[in-house]
Amino acid sequence: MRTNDKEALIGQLKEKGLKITPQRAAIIEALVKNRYAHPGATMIFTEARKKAKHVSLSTVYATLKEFSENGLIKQLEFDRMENRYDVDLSDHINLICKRCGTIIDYHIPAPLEPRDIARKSGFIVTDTRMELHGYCRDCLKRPD
Amino acid sequence: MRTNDKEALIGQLKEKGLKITPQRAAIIEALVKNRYAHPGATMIFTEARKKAKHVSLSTVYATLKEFSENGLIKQLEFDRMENRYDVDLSDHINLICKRCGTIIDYHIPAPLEPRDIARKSGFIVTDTRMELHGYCRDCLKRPD
DNA sequence: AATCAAACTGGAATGATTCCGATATGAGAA
DNA sequence: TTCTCATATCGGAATCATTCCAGTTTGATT
Repeated sequence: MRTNDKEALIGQLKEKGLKITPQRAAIIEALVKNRYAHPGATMIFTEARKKAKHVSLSTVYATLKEFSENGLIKQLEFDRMENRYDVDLSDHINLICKRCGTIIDYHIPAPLEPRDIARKSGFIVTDTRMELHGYCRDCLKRPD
Repeated sequence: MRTNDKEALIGQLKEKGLKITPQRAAIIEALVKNRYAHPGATMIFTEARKKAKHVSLSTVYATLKEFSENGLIKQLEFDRMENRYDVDLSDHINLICKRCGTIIDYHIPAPLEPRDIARKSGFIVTDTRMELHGYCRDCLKRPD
């Protein structure tokens, strides 16, 4: 599966028997519009409010959780930072800048084979989290 | 660098000009002894208490942070779960069981080349986080 | 139009982690 | 050995993203 757009996400909601509400539509728009920013709950909340006045932060959290659990989006979990969300479900690595928090998609030339892992370790992979932390081009340029 | 043992870690403390205290010695012992469990702060706290009676949870947190920042150990960050700590700094993937929380080391046949990434994206890698989430052999066997 | 499971809400609760100000101590210098 | 002081330790309070809760609203099917 590739990057989800608005229609694809709404279609998936229907398939899963989930309701389409104004709040969810606004959250989906915020997710898709800001896909390259890999937005967190706060940003999604702010963006969604612009479209639908009546969205609460509780709903944003509940919805993002629901979407993640149903495989519509991917949750990138962090300890100190806010969690971030990705509508691109294809195999790729996230390059995460330790200075500015930017997340860049890096598509892998040779992905790992879940079959090899299962054969060697008996572990069944359902989810991948590949991150490289460091410094992005812009932060390397900046003096300070 | 490979897996750190007790002496190696104490040596690194000296090199970095950090003090060797009974608390730190106990925390190091707990880290090394339970390396395959990839222990969290609570487990390290409990284990360290057995050796040194006077260790506080605050100190355990401060110490683990200090060690991580100085590259003595690696912090595996999670959102809902306690963070876990790894003394094995070699390139490897962590297989994380969603059911029992077990973390298994899986050494990679063909690691990613930081140079390729720098050339393609201008991003300098300082840290890798490679995780595959799913179900371990034991949990797959269990009925429930 | 009626129905009801699902979704929404604000506020309170959670829980791992960090911060704080005070006290104690390792380790180099005298 | 003793002195000195930057560093480490301590318990308790504060933080903050996220989840929980109990009451209300609403989408979508009949």
